[in-house]
Amino acid sequence: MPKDRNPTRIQKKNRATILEAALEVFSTSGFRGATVDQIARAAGLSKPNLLYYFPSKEAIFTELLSGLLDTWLDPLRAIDPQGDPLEEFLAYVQRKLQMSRDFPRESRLFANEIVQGAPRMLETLSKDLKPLLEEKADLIEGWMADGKLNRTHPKHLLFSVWSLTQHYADFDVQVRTLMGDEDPFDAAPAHLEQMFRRMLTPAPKI
Amino acid sequence: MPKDRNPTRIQKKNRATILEAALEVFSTSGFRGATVDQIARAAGLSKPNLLYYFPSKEAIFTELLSGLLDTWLDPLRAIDPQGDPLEEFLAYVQRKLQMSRDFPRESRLFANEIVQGAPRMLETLSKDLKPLLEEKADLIEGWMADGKLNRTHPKHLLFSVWSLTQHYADFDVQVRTLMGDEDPFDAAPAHLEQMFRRMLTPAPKI
DNA sequence: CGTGAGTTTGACCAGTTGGTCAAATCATGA
DNA sequence: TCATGATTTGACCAACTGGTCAAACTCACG
Repeated sequence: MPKDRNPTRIQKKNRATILEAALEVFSTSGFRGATVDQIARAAGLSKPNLLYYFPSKEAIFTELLSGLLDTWLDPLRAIDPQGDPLEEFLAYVQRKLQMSRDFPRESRLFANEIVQGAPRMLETLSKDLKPLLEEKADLIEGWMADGKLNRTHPKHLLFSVWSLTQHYADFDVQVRTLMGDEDPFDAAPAHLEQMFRRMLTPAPKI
Repeated sequence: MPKDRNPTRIQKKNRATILEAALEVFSTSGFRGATVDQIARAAGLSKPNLLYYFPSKEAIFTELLSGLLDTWLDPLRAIDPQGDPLEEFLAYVQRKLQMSRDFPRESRLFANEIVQGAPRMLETLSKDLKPLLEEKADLIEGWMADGKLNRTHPKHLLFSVWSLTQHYADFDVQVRTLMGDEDPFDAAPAHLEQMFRRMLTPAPKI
């Protein structure tokens, strides 16, 4: 068992390789569906060798989750309270959509976990995600109070962004099956832009 | 192995019990995560007894899927080409949202399957869902051409309905964790109504 | 009743899975 | 170079899993 301090070159490389392989396997099979052997094979290591770098399957999984959550929430954190409300929000939507396009495995990893009741993430949800959501919901609430955005339920609004964007990653097979040749990500940005612009433009009711 | 024809009273009862138990277990654990023993226990039967009614775990799963798909698609089928376009569509959104509230396990069953690449559903997707989607997309397209609905990408529009509504079932734990005491389904109907009404009202661009 | 079909079960099996361990091999810096 | 710690592996294990089977039990009906 390698120590956490002073990781060797080999340790750094192999731990990274393992996490990459684990992302691939866990995101398509879920925690229970994935086997240590699959991950080891995907990483090009033997099973005992893999378990030399991580104490257990569970440990790989939780390290993956916590390691990726920060990146995953970056787009939301990046909403600037000083910017123009509507444009800030629309830019957030596009960033989030990009995440679905560029990191679909990460999205499916979380989706798998949460659909199954988030047994290994519940704490993270209330400790990390909840405060962030509330901060941004308050910000949006303020913008609405100032008449800069159309009045809506801020939390439901943010859920809407998540569901609409992550759908393209989580339900990728379905979306692609139904769209045939057309790449879903061709029209998705404009579609979501239109949707949220109409929803949020503070205007005489249409 | 009971014959399909002339099922006895006991057969009818037990097959139904098993499917109910299987829905419970599969929807929270996915196919691979669920064990036959879990399902048997949830159904109050012994494992060999359960396997007397269904030849295999796989058989239970596929029977569940195909049995539920029809119900699942009912709200979409019910869109009436003769009705008022906007109101028809908004009613569809609400029906779909009700499904998420009333049948969250069914939603998660499909979600689990599709997130993991739909290995047992791909054929169903292209054979059953695709034609239905195209029929309804064409209908919506027509309504837009007639100026009854604001112009958008019909397929992406339908994906939006699915993702927004199913999110409340599939990500139930997350949504409830983040909303605390407030029941998500209190504000969701109005939120989605507002969202799609703004999106689809054919009006001078706002 | 009694009898034959329908139902239930304990015991069992082979394959898989997460994880261990001692021994072998490799890398590195004194 | 060589000693020492880091890395790798084949063999192994106990628990679990999907599924089988013969024997026992129960039910409906003549």
